[in-house]
Amino acid sequence: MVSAEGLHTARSRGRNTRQLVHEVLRSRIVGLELEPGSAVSENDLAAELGVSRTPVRESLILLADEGLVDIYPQMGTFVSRIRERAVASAQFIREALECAALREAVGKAGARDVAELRVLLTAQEEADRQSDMEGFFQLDEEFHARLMAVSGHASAWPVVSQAKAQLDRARRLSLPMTQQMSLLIGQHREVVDLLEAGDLDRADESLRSHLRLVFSDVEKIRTKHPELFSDEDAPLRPRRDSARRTAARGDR
Amino acid sequence: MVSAEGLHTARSRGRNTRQLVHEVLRSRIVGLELEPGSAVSENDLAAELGVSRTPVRESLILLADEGLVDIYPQMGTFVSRIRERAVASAQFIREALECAALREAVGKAGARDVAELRVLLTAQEEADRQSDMEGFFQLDEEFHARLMAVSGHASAWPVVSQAKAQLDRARRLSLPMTQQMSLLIGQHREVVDLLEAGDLDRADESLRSHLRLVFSDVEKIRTKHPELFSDEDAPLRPRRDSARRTAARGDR
DNA sequence: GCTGACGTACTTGTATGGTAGCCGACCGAC
DNA sequence: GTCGGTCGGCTACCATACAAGTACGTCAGC
Repeated sequence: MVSAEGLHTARSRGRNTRQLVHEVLRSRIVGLELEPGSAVSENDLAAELGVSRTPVRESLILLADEGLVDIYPQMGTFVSRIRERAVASAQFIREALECAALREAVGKAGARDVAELRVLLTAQEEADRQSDMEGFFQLDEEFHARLMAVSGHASAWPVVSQAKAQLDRARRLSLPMTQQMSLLIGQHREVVDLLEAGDLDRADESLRSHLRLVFSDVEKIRTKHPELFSDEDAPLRPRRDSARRTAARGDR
Repeated sequence: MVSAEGLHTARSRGRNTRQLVHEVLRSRIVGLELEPGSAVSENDLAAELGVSRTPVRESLILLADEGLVDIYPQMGTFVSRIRERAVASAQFIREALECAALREAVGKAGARDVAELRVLLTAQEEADRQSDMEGFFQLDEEFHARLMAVSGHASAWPVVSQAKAQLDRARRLSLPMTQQMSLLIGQHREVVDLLEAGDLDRADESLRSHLRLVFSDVEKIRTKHPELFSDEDAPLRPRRDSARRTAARGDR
């Protein structure tokens, strides 16, 4: 969590306000701190973060491009609900790119690459032991990114990362079943083992089923949290929350 | 080509100024009307298009996210030069996604799908006969998009399209060898034939080699137009064109 | 001729003002 | 009670003003 005053103090080297705001908002949305369907007003955010509307607005435009918010002109901007279509699309993109990269990585991977991946695995096990979900999420992200880097296609990772964002919001709800973590780590280890062994087809199949497991979790979540999902492709009338001002606002 | 006054007159239904400007600029960049390396000033564009800096600026931010322009704070914004790394990455993404989609399309494709694809093929042949390069480019885009749609992953097309933009700028220079067009169309036809026949592996291989041919063209172009390329990953000091005000300098 | 300081004209970044348009509550007519 | 018009308040959109910073031409000093 980033406080308002912390925006410009920590790690702002070379990054302008727009990029900082973008990172903060993206983190809040993917971390479900901002729930799907909730309104994100330019004015409110600007006031909260202590900046003007301009960088906030520009950040929201980028987030809209990523499909994380929906902008309705003259109505408002809302954190996008999770859409069946978008999740399926994200899964397809992720699977295609990560598996294609893995197939190229087999044979290219050196001892150093494998060693670095194994370091991440032990770190994940440590996070599991401590039930550190947030840490595991970060290590999971790093593992998959590193895996792609081995193939030499690190620059394609942002595309995967963007697709993954759609999936991660739902995963964030599914992982509390902590037993899952060790299962996922085991699958990670299997992929690394097969990569090291040079078994192309089985490595591919292993990673694919790993990713599909994650995908199937999302579907389970839908029945438990239907309010976070949207059936429509273009959800109209996001319903403005008219009771907001009377209840929440105490200042001014 | 879109004139300044035409911005808001034609087909502006439901699209705001930012989106219109974005489309215009993207078209100009991919169409090489704006050459790689050339400066795109927010002020100049705003004046030319008859709008304020705000929508222009927001468009440029989106284009920077797509990798089509590089923004150097307090220095200027420049149409990005074609980068080896970016082209390779784009090729990888395109190949992985289109081939994965095709593999899923085999078996799903109905007679109607095949028929629609064949309509596009005949249209491409007509464009070839008339040496209508611009028309062929558009039909090529539509063909590949339709091909992905058959698999049910039409919503993943924008990702491919974005990657393709990096390749298309170079292709635009390579295609003048008109003989290539009929070759490409032949490869398109082969893909459709194999898709209809349900031959998964050969269809995949056919599409892959088609995409690789396009990719190899880009490399040839590099030797002919080195000024459009950049060796660096992060090209510093794009050199402001100080003679801009006096006159257009004579080209080589 | 060469070097280095300096001013000017440009750039993008940020802040703020004004506008059109939509929603939802309110209120009168029936 | 139900329907329809109206009006206030909110929204994102666009325009504009100001600030911070860079590049380059100029020119003094050597």
